[in-house]
Amino acid sequence: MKIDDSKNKQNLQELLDTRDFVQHISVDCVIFGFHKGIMKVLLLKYHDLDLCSLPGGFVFNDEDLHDAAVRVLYERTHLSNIFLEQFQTFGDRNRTENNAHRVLLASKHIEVPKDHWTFQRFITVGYCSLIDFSLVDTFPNNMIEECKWFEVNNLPKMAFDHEEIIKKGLEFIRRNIDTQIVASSLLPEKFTMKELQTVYEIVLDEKFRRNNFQRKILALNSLERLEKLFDGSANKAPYLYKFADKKLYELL
Amino acid sequence: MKIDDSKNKQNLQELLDTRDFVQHISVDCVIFGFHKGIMKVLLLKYHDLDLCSLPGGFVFNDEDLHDAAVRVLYERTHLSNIFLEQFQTFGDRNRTENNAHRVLLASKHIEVPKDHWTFQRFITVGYCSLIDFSLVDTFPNNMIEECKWFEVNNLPKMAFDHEEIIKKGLEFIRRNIDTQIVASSLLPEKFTMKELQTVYEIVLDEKFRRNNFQRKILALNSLERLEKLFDGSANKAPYLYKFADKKLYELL
DNA sequence: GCAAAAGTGTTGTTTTTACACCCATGT
DNA sequence: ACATGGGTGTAAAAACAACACTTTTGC
Repeated sequence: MKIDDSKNKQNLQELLDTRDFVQHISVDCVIFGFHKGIMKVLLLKYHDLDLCSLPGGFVFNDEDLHDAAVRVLYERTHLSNIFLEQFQTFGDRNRTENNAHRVLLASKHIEVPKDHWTFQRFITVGYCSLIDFSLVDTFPNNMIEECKWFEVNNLPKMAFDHEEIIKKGLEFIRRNIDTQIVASSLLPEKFTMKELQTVYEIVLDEKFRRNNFQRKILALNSLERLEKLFDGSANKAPYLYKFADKKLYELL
Repeated sequence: MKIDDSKNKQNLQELLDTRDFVQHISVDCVIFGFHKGIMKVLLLKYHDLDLCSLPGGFVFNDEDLHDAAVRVLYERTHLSNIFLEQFQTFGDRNRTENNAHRVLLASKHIEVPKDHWTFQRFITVGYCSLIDFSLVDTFPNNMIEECKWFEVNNLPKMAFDHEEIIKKGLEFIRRNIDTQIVASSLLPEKFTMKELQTVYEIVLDEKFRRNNFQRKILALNSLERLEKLFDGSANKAPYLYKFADKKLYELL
């Protein structure tokens, strides 16, 4: 989880000259968030180019793969302390055929040899996470791309095989929703049962009954009931909860 | 699933000279089988070296990652038509520190420059499978290594981080036992319920009740009941079954 | 008191588990 | 006939789903 700002390459030209990456390997982060009941995913949109991609990057020679995912996410989005989980590796030989980099560089009139390493074949390792949408509103300014939320059900045109990667990432999140939500930065420290239920409903795209949901969740035995939340509304105040053993999850 | 024998590099020296691999990437196959109620895993034991490794190898530049796993498994073990499933990618920067190749080459007096590509850092993609132990008894002859079954609970000294990879592979198999067994070449075309139960019991290391197991499995609705099996024993003949939609699973 | 939203209880159904019984087969 | 192992049935228990009722809160 170490973030080293000195390694944060903001400048594309500088990045392209860097040779101390593990060749042919990349990482891509699929970050899901919510807004008004809609599930969204964080993408980079290239300026002047009708093409989006996942926030991804390369692995330094002396860096663990997982650390690279954490760093890359930080560099592109300024998100830190995100629980990232590896879900799948994508290695079809043609997966980078729709090469956004080449198009992008041409449009920026940046001269790069045709056999430059960034145009080589890449095998990418997919990481994903769920985060609290509202905590993130400022993204790094960048001459090349902007970072924005897009609806999962209405994706823009994607570079490479990134649409497939998002699909697989969503499937992974749905399969692992219990662990994922506990370990994610999705909910505040203290939250109500209704908030938790809403998250489940949006992620799984499925409605639950209030009381049965509560029973099921409490049966997992990972929630601790706290004080009531008085928000001034004219109704019974709901209890607040927190994840009892969140520390355990965060270790992995 | 295409096996190209012309690419089958038997000779280590020849292999080392080959440069048309994707650099820094490898695949490793964790193949599980059974014998007398014990779960085993297929390993390569280097001659004259007290060190084992998973059957693994590299990816050709023009080859899909998954195809590489299939090919590599064939080259090292002569197993074909194996249902391989990707489960995890291992990329810690120190994972190849216990470098068997270097030790091996030195012991064989093969001269290789210290900065040879095989000594570089590798990120490996793990694939695993369950197979019918008894179908495999002849493995390729090789001057460098031999292919043998080892008990999962009593592993020999392993090269690199291969012990960790086996552990994660076993966890994956246990989580995905239903799909895995249906798609694997573990059982013959036709099998009895008891045979299937034995497989589950060994993989999950857990006993089940005969009748309840049958109910649970039949509820999955993926078995087709066939004729009875008369094996000459003095008891009621059990039905044979086959996987009804095995074709579907084999597609993925 | 009333509406709104949360907590809790209750009942019926489905699924899981444990036990029992019956059936087919070769000797 | 009988021992052996397989198929099937059933009752108890647990888990789940649907519905109803009660409680708390601010106006």
